[in-house]
Amino acid sequence: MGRPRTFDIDAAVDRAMELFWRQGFEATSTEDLVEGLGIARGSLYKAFGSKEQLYALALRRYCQRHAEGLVEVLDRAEQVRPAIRAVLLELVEADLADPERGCLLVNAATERSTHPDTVQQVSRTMGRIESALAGALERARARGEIAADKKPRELAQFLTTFIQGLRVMGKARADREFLDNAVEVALGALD
Amino acid sequence: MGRPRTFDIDAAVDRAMELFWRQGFEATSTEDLVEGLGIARGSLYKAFGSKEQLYALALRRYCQRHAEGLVEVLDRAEQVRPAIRAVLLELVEADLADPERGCLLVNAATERSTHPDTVQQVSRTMGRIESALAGALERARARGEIAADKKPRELAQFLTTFIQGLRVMGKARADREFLDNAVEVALGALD
DNA sequence: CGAATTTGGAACCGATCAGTCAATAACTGG
DNA sequence: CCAGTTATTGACTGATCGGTTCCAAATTCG
Repeated sequence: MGRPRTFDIDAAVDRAMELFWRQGFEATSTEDLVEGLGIARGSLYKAFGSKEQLYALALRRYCQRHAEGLVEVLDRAEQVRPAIRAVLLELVEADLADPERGCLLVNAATERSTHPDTVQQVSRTMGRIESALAGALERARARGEIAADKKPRELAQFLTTFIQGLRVMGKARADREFLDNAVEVALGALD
Repeated sequence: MGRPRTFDIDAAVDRAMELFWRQGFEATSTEDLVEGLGIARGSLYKAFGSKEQLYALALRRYCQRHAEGLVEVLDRAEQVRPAIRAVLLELVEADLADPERGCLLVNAATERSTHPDTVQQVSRTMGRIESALAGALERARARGEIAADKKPRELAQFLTTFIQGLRVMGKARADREFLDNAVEVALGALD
């Protein structure tokens, strides 16, 4: 009962994600959100409660989408090493194509390191990335794709860390050669 | 001639650096600066012009201090590999001791990726870090400390990237074990 | 001395901030 | 058709934003 919602709430969260991603939390005003989401100020607050809560929704969506994406790619791959290389090079491409945007997860970790909710969401997602990589590397080791004396979990922790570094260097406008070189050396650590 | 300045301008920049470091540019208000620097609003604007300009000064100081520090440590070291390990583990300690602060360079890169001046400063500093590492690794190779077929510049680009990742994971509240593992795997990439 | 210059402090500026609210519109069940 | 419920809208709020201006006091140099 009651008047039905006239805008797509999922699409609105997606647009909010895009805005926060590109501009950060502080630099995105509620006016930006009103304009970007295409809904009135009052509706925004009725639907999402506050800027903080909308940010939390947008961040959660980003984390789910990207962690899921990684798991999928790694699970689908018949060979793990090339799959990981492909993932890293894809990140390089994303950074080169749109260096201002970077990674919302990294942006959240740095801009909002004093906000427990954001930190927890970021931390949990890093854990998921680590697990996805560790799982894939475990399978790779079982199949002899990487050396038996390597510890998948440690390699995964290294890769998780390296990935965040890639995103930062992308924002610092490192060029393709720099990023590609870094990726190749990093992959060498798996041997 | 005229009344001499009664506050230490270098100390003021240091305090501004600390504030921007901990809170970021947007989240640090001019009121925070007035209070933190211990000088009046008018004096602040007379001495520094604007919040942006003060931020630029603070960032430049951070970059000089830390890039210099790295060059010094690497130059002083008789063995390069242990020196690099020491540098990385020191960063881990810093992250664990004060995870909210992180690295001003990383914070600047992510928060202010749309501001050309900041991006340029960050980019230049990344270049200095890369050069310092590449120089040290070149010497290490000449002395047989690392394999002759390794390319110092590529290793340096990898390490520069990895370092930024470490700082992000520190902000994401990764624990000592995680960070130490990542460092050890990264060092393995030098072999 | 007198001109020059910087100080702290407070008053003040227009702009923008995040968030609220009352009136209105659109829908459902009776 | 009507009562009840919910969504939409845009004007509105008080607070805060970065920055300016004015002042009397303090200090230096010529």
